[in-house]
Amino acid sequence: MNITLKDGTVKVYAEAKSIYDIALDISEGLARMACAGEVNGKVMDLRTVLETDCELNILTQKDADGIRTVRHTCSHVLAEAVKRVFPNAKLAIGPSIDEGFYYDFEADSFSREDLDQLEKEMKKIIKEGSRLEKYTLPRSEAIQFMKEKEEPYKVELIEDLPKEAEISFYKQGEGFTDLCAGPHLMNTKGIKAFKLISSSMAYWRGDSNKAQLQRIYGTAFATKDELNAYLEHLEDIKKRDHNKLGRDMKLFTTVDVIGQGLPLIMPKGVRIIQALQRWIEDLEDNEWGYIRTKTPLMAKSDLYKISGHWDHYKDGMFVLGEEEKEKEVFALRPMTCPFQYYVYKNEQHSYRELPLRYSETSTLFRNEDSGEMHGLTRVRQFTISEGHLVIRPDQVEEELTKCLELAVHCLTTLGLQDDVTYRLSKWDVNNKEKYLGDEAYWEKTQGKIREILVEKQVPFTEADGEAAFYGPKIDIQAKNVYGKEDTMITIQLDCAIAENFDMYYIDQNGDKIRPYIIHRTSLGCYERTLAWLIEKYAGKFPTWLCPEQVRVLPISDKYEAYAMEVEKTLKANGILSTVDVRSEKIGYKIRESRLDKVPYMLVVGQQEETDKSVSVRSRFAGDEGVKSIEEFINQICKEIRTKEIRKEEQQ
RNA sequence: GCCAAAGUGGCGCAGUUGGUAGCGCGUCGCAUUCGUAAUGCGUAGGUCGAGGGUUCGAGUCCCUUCUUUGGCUCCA
Repeated sequence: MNITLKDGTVKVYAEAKSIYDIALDISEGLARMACAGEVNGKVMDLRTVLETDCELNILTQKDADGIRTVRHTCSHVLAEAVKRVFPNAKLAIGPSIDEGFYYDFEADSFSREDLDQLEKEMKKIIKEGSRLEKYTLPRSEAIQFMKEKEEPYKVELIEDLPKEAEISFYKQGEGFTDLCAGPHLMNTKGIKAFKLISSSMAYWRGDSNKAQLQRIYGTAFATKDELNAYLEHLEDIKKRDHNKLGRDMKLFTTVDVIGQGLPLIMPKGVRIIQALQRWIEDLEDNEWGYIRTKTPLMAKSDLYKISGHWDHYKDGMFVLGEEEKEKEVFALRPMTCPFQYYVYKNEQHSYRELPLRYSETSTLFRNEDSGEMHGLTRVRQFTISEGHLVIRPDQVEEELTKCLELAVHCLTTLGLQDDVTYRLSKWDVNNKEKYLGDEAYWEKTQGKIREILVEKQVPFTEADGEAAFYGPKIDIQAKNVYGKEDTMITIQLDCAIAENFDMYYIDQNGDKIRPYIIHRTSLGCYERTLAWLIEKYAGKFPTWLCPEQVRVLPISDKYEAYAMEVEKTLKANGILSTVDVRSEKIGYKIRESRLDKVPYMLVVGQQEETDKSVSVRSRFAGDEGVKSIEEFINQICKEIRTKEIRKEEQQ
């Protein structure tokens, strides 16, 4: 057998030599780092690719697909350890994931002590150096095998595989065999550095009606150094976590008796949201042709019955009163659509008036399940830059494009443009009853959105079952520091609700025509955006967003009067400023200002008072030298006006 | 909603087998009047998330509940 490696080396093996030995031979030169083979771009088990003559690229643990293989094998080692320590545990599934792996078991919940014990057992298994060997069984024998082993979840998995399939297994030493498609390492010794991270509950097959399993998360790396670096990284990102940092910086807080998902935005947080809101409202109204509405925060249930929310979304609404008891039942609004529709319906509209772009800084209420709330990113009351565009069918493309452009403009201004991904969120053809409208409607609207994304050359993914119940969406997704993804901005195309409200305009011929509606936001909801900004900038916001833009620091009490004078001038120019009048040393005041992440410190003493100047120290450049008050004000006002994002000083 | 873990002065933590709460930073006061990341000394501040129970006695044990965290499931 001839194996050609990517570097051109040809290895010739006698037929008698086992696949396992060939693999070991090849990988020996790579310090036992080999974990999988890549043939024609396809990642395969080394043992599979070695069965024929081929040109082979050996993947090592330094390769993304290579380390995935290590993690996958590590999940099998975990499963073996669990079976050794807790023989009654039943195996479910154990794949590799982005930064590690998990394995689900039917078992009692695992404590940290259990995980530590399992880690020890895993180390033993790795040290034993079990070979992983692959073999296949016909379907019926595979089922029989797992029945004998009393692994009901495995039986179910096999039963769901195609009838004609050969079922592959990996045997790991003498004690453990698992249903698996691979690929895997040749030997457990290939695992050099791993760690069990946490455990939690997970539903079998992700279905909350099915059995509750215990999931163990872990990770593995090529070297101990890489693993330690990753674990340190996990500690580091906690420092950016908006839920921690935002509270520490007194941007928001929560109070037990007020309730879950109802954060209190503190004065400093309000300054940031206020800056965002003023910017967005002016931007939309003055530059993008929006008109502003202000509509009620609640309505009678009748409204939501027309919109379809009562049928499709009632569990998510805060309903005031019981239908059986009261004459009128109200509900807090979970969205603004129907309210703005009635603004439109207040008068008859000509085709010449469209598009009409309504926008509202809109507070919404959604009764999220108790386990869903998180910091500022998933709350029960939030405020969104929400808008609805009433447009003619021939305006769909242009207006959708503009909505997308506005969103990109907002993201770019905030410096978040490279931190988002775009998604075309479609309906789920297998769950049609969850949606309004028929297949033709969905195909048409989804197609229009796809065209625009392609036209604008925006890289995007498509996702089934992520649409709103009334129409498909462009969702602009962002990830938090832990990698969890949420929607930041959404642009939705709809005419299903418009139908329900009998929206129309009058065309050239005097006919009533159904308009399209675009539901959209320009920068999403303020709470969530604040959360992303906190994490993006680790609390060091661009100056225009800072709740405290300048802190004046007198060297001693003697210069307090001059410091107050400087502050007064700054405030007169609309700059958010304070004076630190405490009888502390200048070094101490500077340290505190830095910890509070104030962008500009103005140190004033004898010299500055004499020539009406300030000594500028910034977060961005350290000592910026002595400047006249006027010069500094010009500089910072320009920075605020242009919403400049200055590069932070390296520390 | 589900499975777990956690909750002690503003923040970070300690609190041994149940015996009546400590420490550091911060706050406040006094002294210091200082030139670019921490001046010194002193003071106050907690019914240990809430409610109930066991006990002579509960921060410690039990039950209920609220909130927070990590996941799962949801997410217009």
